[in-house]
Amino acid sequence: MAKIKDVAKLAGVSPACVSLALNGKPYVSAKTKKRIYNAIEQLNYRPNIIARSLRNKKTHTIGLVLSDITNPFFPEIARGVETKAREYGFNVILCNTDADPLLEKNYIEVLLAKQVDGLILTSVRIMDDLDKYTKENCPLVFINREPPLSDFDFVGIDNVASAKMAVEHLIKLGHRKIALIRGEPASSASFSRYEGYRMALKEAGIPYSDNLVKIGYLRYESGYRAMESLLKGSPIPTAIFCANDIMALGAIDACVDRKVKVPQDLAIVGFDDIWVASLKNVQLTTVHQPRYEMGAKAVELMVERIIGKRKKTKRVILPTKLVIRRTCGANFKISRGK
Amino acid sequence: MAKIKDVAKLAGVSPACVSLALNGKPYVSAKTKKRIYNAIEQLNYRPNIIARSLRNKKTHTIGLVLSDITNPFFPEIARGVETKAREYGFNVILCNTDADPLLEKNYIEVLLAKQVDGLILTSVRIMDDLDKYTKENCPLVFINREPPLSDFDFVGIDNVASAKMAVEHLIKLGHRKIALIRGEPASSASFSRYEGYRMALKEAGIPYSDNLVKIGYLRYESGYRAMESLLKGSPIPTAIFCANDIMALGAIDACVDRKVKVPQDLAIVGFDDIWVASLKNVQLTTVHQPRYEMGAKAVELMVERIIGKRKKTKRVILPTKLVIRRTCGANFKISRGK
DNA sequence: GGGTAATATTAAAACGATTCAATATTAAAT
DNA sequence: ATTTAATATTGAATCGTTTTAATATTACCC
Repeated sequence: MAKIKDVAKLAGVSPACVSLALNGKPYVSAKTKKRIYNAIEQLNYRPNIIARSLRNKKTHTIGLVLSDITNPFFPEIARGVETKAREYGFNVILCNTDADPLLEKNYIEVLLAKQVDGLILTSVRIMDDLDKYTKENCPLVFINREPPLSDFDFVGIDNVASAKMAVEHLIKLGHRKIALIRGEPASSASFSRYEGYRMALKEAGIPYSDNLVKIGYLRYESGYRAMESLLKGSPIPTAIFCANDIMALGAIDACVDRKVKVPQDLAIVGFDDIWVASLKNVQLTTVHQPRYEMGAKAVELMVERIIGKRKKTKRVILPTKLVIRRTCGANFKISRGK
Repeated sequence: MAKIKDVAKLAGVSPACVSLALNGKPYVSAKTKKRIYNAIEQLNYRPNIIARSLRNKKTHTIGLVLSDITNPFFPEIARGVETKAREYGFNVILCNTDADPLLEKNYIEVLLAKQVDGLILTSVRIMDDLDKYTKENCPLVFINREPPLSDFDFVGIDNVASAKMAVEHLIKLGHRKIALIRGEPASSASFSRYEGYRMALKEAGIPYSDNLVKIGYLRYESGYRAMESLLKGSPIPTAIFCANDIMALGAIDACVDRKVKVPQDLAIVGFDDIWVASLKNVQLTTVHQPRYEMGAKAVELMVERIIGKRKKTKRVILPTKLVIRRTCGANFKISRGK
């Protein structure tokens, strides 16, 4: 592979001059430029960005840490990150952690060693030990799950209000036995949605019951099993709020298998609004979460830090909205129980 | 940030010695090692991988180029790539191209400039101009779409046979008016599936009709529109083979909107077996394609090249299988037409 | 204890760019 | 034509590692 020295030799100038030309610095005469570009063309020269990065202490690369890209929650975030990153001239290293805190930590270390210019962590698990990254000169931005320290930038939604809105919708439809299939307590987002659920019940004067709350792992199987368990338990709910769409889909399938009709026998609300939710045969009512924008915004926060435009930490809360579909349509009437 | 020189100074040895210790080279005494590790600990030293890469001419980074990670076809491939890459100690740079050949080319150039050790291209569009990458010392591996030159490694499936299998299934069920919603002609995979379709018809003595073939762009909307058009056309098919699941889902939704019952009025077969296909309310019959394995295998081919274990190009064809579900169940009887 | 062999350590040269200060060239002004 | 100013060009240092060849130290043997 040709290097800058070869180009310089062929063009009859110094490597320094080639570098200046290449980087659009002033004071390179037009004719020299032409000779240089010719040489570059001839030699098929391509600057070695690793060398440039070493010298400039900038890699124009960022890391994106998420638990699993095959989880439909993440691709849109990744897309938002990647697209916005490209706009700013960054590449994105994708890291799947399976929500394993150890892997998360390993990846962060590797990425820092690779001198990434910034790091975006979505739904990250690590809770302690993050303070040491405060002093790195590599900005971290958290998406979705709140960072343990307030020293980090954050992009997310108002989980409490969003969950409350979903449950209030069910209440407005007349439901009083409303179950919750929630995410793990360790997750701040999951906990907030739980709070929203309780708050909505409380304000409506509906007593809270632990029997109506199941914990899942935000996966299809979790939703399916939680639903089975709810259908076997007592009281049997007339409506269910699921902490994400995937679990809601699992819950729906459990209903199908047990001949429980949705929404006639059971109303279901999900969370996320993944694309599947809008299929005609699914029509899941759910809370829309602007995932693409979350990814894009995270990059913007990160870039503000990288170029040193902002010192103070920033928390961005993006709006959500309830998307009402068949699984708990507005004209639903409670058909059983009381 | 501490560098190797600082560690060396603190440990009272030379940087060279620290490097040797760090890389597990022989001839570093136990006590020196201990001093070095202590120093590393104290200074919170983390080797600068950019510097290392420059020196070693190895970045342990690979590029993954795909059209759009939000297209459900890709996340599993990406997952396979990322997981296998991690096993081999590589990181993955994710690049979305929106199937734009210009963007593809740009990304490839950037990745090469970033000195990636290998490049995985899925469903890539560029057809010419690729020969110049033959002489790069960066191996390219193609997934899904056949590379224009046979000089590149390739992982894929037998699209002709797989499509044929799908259509034969429909024929076995008694269908004779079988439509095809295919992908763009430019794509080798799409063309092969088209060939498989024709081949199955021919062998069954069913005449081919252009009226029953629609071209789509592998997206939901394409499937929806193609279905609308088929339902308005003549003859009206009793079965449809879609070149991918997403379009099949679009087709199904078009049917729902027009009160066409699937599978009673119309049988549908998709291609890919994305997870949605197995939802109880979808139950799409489809050709399963081992996407995770495709990604993983691509990394293996790439690594064989990187370590110079193999010089000859290799083409890996992974097995597919027909997954029979509701949208054209085995006990379906043709209920109309002839 | 002297010589050899094995084991440890290090200085210095890469790797391929960028940048700063110094120098060379051209243009403008008198 | 000379001086000054503006514009072009370059040598050398630097970024933080690794590696090679040279050197230093220790261990071993008779």
